[in-house]
Amino acid sequence: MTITENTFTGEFSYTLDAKGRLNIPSKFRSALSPDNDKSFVITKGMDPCVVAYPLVEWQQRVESGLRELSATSQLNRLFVRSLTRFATTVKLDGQGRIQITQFLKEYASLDRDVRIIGVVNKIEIWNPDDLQRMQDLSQDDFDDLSDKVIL
Amino acid sequence: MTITENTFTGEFSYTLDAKGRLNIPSKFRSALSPDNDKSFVITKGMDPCVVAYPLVEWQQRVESGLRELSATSQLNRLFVRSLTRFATTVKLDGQGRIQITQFLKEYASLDRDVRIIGVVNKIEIWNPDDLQRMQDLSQDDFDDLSDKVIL
DNA sequence: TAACATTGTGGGTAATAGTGGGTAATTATC
DNA sequence: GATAATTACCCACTATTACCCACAATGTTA
Repeated sequence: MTITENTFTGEFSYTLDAKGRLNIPSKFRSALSPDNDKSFVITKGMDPCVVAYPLVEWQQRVESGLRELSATSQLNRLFVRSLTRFATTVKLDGQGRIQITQFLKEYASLDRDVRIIGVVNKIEIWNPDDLQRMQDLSQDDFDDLSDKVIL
Repeated sequence: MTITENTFTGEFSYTLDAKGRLNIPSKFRSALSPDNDKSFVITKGMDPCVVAYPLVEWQQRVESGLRELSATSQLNRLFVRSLTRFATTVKLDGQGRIQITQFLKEYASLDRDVRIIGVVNKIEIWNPDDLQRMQDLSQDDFDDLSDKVIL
């Protein structure tokens, strides 16, 4: 058990097997607090990757907000639909793996080799090539954001 | 078994058979809390789709809301009538399927192949082509709603 | 260093899910 | 009240999934 629960850091290489199963790094599994019932909600990320939220994180930050939106507004309906359509609750199997849905595999062009990275409160699952391409954030942008975030 | 009851997410492809029966995804069935007596209320959606509410969700949130609306204005009465006229309580059969009424099939132009999506507290049943045709949110609208809802 | 535990990966098998169809029961129609 | 149409219930088949066991590689402990 780690001190900081539901906080994920680090980058790991794993393989998506023939049955569509993906191992979650042991470090992430032990960081997942028990109230999550060993479950994540996986969905499409803003970037071309799969994002996995601890179940409770999703419920508290996303789902509860969506519940309050009135369905009489078409804009709201589109918004809710766009978030929930691609979200699936998945539970770790006995070996600590989750099942990636066909749609998300295609969306993030996940093949056999995948890169899993911890992004504080959530996990991202990438095709290694796409991740590489994405990492070329300019130094200026980086400095700019660093100023805002870190003291 | 998930710990989140009466919450539906994800998108699934199913077929409406010759008898008008439609399978409800196993994930949705197990998310349906027992007090619903394996029943949904299906009715016309605001969009060109069929909407299915868990029975108690319909009774507690929709029906009671409509009751308050119905008396005030003619517009409200029309609105209430349009929702309730076509509302039918349907119960899952032994294989977990529901029966779609002729009217709703025509309203949502449901043929053989249908797309079922979970929209938090209810389920939508779409003709795949219509669902595809639904326009996406603009990035601005999306960001706007994200700020309001999430966190 | 030997014994043991953990982790990532693969595969077999039993259970479940999705689909289709037959037949009895119910409802509607004349 | 008899017949036709519809619905509900049951059984069956196939593909997928969930669950279990296995094993090599690495890390840990005595």
